[in-house]
Amino acid sequence: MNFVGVSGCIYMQTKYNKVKEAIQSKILDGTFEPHQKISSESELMKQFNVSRHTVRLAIGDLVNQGWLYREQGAGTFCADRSKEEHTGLIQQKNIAIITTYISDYIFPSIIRGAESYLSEQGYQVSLFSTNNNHDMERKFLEKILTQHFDGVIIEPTRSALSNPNINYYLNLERQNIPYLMINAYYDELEPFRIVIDDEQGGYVQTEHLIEQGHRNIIGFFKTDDMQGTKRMKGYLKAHRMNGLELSPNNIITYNTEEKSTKPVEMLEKILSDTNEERPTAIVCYNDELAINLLDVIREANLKIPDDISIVGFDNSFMAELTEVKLTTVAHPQSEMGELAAKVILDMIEASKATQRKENLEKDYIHFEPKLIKRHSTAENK
Amino acid sequence: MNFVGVSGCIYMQTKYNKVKEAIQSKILDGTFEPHQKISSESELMKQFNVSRHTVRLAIGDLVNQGWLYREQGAGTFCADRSKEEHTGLIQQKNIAIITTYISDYIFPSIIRGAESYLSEQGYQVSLFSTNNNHDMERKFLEKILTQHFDGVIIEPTRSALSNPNINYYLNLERQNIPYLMINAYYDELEPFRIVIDDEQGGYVQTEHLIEQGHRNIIGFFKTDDMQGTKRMKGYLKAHRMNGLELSPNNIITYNTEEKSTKPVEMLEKILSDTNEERPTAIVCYNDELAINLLDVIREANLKIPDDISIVGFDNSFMAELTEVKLTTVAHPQSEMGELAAKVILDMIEASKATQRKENLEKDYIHFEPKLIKRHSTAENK
DNA sequence: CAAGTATATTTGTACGTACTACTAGTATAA
DNA sequence: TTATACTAGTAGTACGTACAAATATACTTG
Repeated sequence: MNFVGVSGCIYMQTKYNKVKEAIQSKILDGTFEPHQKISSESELMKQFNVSRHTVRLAIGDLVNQGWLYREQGAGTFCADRSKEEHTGLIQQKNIAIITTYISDYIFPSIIRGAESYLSEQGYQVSLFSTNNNHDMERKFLEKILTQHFDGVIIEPTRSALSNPNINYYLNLERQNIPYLMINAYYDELEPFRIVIDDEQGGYVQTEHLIEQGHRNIIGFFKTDDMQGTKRMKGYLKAHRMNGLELSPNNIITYNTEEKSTKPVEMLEKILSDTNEERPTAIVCYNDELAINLLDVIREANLKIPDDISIVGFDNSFMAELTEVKLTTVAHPQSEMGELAAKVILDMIEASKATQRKENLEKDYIHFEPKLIKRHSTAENK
Repeated sequence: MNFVGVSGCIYMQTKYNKVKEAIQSKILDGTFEPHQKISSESELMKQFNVSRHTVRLAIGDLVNQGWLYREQGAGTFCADRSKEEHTGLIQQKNIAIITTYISDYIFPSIIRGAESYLSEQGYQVSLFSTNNNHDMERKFLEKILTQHFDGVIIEPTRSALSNPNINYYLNLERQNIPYLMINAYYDELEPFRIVIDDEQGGYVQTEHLIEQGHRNIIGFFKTDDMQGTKRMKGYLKAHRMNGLELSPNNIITYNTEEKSTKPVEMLEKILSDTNEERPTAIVCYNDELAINLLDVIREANLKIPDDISIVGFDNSFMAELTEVKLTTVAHPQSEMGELAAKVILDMIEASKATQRKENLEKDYIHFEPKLIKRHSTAENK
């Protein structure tokens, strides 16, 4: 029941398993390169504070699985797996899709776009969701590195924060496994990416409200991913370009953990505060948040859009479900998924042909954000 | 003294090597047959007059080379090498999930439930969506039969119609690949299944309205899948049990292709028809349809639930997005997905152990439908 | 400088002990 | 008859020791 390749086992409660996983991680993230000598048994004993027997158990397993080889008197060395085909069950045509979530919001649409195209092309699609958790992301990257995948489509986890798994991505490149990122990307990797111009998106949202005469506009932005920080940038830019002053109180940021509590509470506070002038418009990080805030506004007995205007982002199905259809910014969704699928297949072809994928003239595709006007925004009276 | 035999080593001066060769000889000459228990470690200690450590070294090697397998608490057994094509290979653990749709409605939740559990267990999840198309279903079944999958979770395509792919399912059984069906099933296969008691569900929907004094209740049912036909059955039963007459005009059936047009048109016609008495309540096949019909009712300037009550099915996220929160019937969604994942792993274990999966005492799991009262239904005045 | 030697380091084999986790069969109780 | 509890037996993990065999390096010597 234990292992699948690397770390597939959940409970690594045994000491030798911990040692084993630690060593294997170092192999996978590139700390140990092929033919490099790893720590000696006695060093490992000290490092992990275990007996030599335990260390030997761990190393023995890894040797048997082909990760290491030992030379008596010399040491233990990292094996060179790149040439061996022993993992290859000639299982061809596998694509992995890693997203933060699979069941929520616009992700199902993106995934469907990719899935339908890829399975048309005879590829098999494996899905992994990180729940916006870096540990999960690492686990899946390990899986992809150990098993055979032709390419990977990744939506980065917490893209605004520094990523602890950078080494795994570099290892993907070393193993010549093409990957591309959607929605956001880790800046330091400069990967091929398919994204929306989020800064422009935030600009468009805000500009639309300013055009309609709004001057007191609150912005809610999720700031642990790149989308949120860029959209906020656009929001600021729109104010600046129009020569509008902006109160710091009008920007509310939150992160994944707070998403269902903080924005709602903050808006309740703002709307109930009779001292301050009530804002006339709201820019939302996305439609999901906008829908949450709709309820708050309703409960404050304010009318949309007469009393207050609100703009979403992503044009998710939610935007049309509510009674007041939501003004929002278009997200290509399934179109983006399909494009990602096409591009990753191109990259696979290219990497087969030249062993290097440096023949893509640009390393990104930008979607231009477009405002979709519905009924949640109106002239400020 | 020395055998070239298998291990190729000429000088087997080490003790553990002697033990190893001795055991291996007994396997090769047939003394130990596949799945037969070999001597326990303590017996071997006595036989060869060596320590347990040495015995374990010998056995460990043989296990790694695929000659033996160990079961904690039971003993060490001779492996059956005849079936494994690749002796030393760690086979990946793959599960396929085939659903009609992946991005719509409640399917993402179901899939998430299964995906999160399976990847926790170190399985890799491959997704296939048929778009309710039998040809696609066949294509994916072919893929699963030709490549290596340990188990399959299937939501049947058009489960109310006779299925042209029955042979593929029978082939799964022949190849000893466990599968289970969710939401619905093909009756003729009598597969293991995890479903809602849809008939009871339709009954609960209708009964709730009858209790509130409604007598003129229209039912909309999608009749190309099993869920729809069963829910309709429950709707009829509720009328019969309450001694209510039922006009044939009050039942409206549709199929997948018509789902976004026919029900809407029919309801528009019914509501605009001034000759007939206007119905006071609607039973919907699912929430998706209910939401569609909400718009029709709004456009006819009727109030929910004052003028007309409406009941959905599935308790999807949609039910709480609209301004009038929808009364509906619970669907376990992610819970069902997780349960399906657990059961399929059990089935895989069982099929490995006994080569036949006939040890499941029942061949189905029923979820009891529960009504979730929100604000789209009210007393008939 | 080159060859040989001594030494330290590293992995390999082998022994021992102790306890844990699990299985299967048996005895017991309901 | 059917559960339940117990027990003996089995493999799993983990600590320890000792010495052997191979290797790498520093040192000595001709």
